[in-house]
Amino acid sequence: MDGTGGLRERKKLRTRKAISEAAITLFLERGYDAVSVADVAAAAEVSKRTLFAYFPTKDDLVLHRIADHQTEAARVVRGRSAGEAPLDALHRHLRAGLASRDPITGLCDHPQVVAFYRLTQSPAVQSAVGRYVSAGEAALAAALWETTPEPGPLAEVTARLGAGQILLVQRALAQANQAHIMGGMSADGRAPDALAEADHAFDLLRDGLAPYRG
Amino acid sequence: MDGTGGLRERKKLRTRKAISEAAITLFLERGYDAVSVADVAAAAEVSKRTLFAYFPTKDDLVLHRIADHQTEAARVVRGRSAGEAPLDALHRHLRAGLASRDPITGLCDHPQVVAFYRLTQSPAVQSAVGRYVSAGEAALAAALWETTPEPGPLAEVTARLGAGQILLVQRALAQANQAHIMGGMSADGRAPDALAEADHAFDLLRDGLAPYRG
DNA sequence: GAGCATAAGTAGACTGAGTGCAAGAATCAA
DNA sequence: TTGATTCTTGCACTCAGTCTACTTATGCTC
Repeated sequence: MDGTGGLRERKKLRTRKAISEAAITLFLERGYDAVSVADVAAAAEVSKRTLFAYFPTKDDLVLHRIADHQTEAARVVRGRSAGEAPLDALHRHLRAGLASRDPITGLCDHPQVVAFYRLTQSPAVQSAVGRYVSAGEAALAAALWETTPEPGPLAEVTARLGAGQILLVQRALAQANQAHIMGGMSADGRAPDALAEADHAFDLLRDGLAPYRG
Repeated sequence: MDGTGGLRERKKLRTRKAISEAAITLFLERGYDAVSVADVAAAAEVSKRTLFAYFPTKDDLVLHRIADHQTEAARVVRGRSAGEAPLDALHRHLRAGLASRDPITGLCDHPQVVAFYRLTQSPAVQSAVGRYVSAGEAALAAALWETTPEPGPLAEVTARLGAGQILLVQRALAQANQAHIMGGMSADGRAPDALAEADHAFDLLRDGLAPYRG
């Protein structure tokens, strides 16, 4: 059974998809703040109450689309080839994402993706990103923790700090790319700088904030 | 004139203080979520509309109390003695804060402060912290930018990444201290670990994430 | 100190997110 | 078919935050 089980399951899937698509369509059309959840519910032909049974908050109507990426870094660390350092695996993964213009890297200029970038700039959505971030941090911290060679008393702190720093860097790089793309630059035009910044950022993670070290 | 100008000014100050104190009192008494802004307004003997003229959101009733710390890191960097590296100045400042049990470090066990720590754990407040954080990041990034010796094309990215990492670390350390204090540990009991973790964290900032570097 | 511009405060209705409840409709297992 | 379970709905409710129009207090000027 791959989940294509009963009719009930299929209906739920369909309802969820209908709500999600109605939401994105309306948000892209009119802007996040100009659309109420009642509008979304109406467009999806569902009651407001049902909408909230599928998505806990209005923000989630947008954010569930990138929810998969929450644990991506943790998966990369766990799935790295033997002998590869966590930072190298993440660096390689990011370079691959940039090369393939993965939307999550901020380096994708497909109109629909750019419109979605614009959506996520809304303050209301941004503040909800925090929740997703901290869940992702915990996951990556756990993955890093497993890799620790010598579990001294500071290993746990190291894992949590490292996870935070790594995800912070990834977010900052993506943010910068998004800003340039939204400013009208093409992905190909932005790519060289994006790559240079990514490499530089991982140098900083590996070797520390040399410029401020004195 | 140091601001003690007209009657109007003084009244505004008094009103602001009355609202703030009513809010904190009620929040500590019953918990953030169990108190409505209408309750706060009533306790401060002010209309709800007036309350929102002084504090833009409910979160701000809590967060304005730590708003001064927003630009603290930037000030430390700018005010450091000549020849001192930014990271060293921040490290020294943090150690001083820990030694003096500055509440912002999370290493303060005065009952009122602990109660305030507990307040800020509320998800609603936490998500609002994000706004404060990004303002602080921008300020620190600007301060770091000024110190950059050689302004290459990557200097700006470096400043923003560095600012993010530094503040992330400070938040994470404070969070850990708060958690232990709220768990019943005394500040003195926690202090040695807090100091060790702070030193370790700055080592990571200076020299990179050695354990994950391979 | 009278008069007027301006700023502060108020009441109350309104929008929009999110919840609680109780009843109705569909699905599933037997 | 029946009965239990689960999904959905409508409606009323709370609470944050805004809008409007009105009243009151302050400060400035003559």
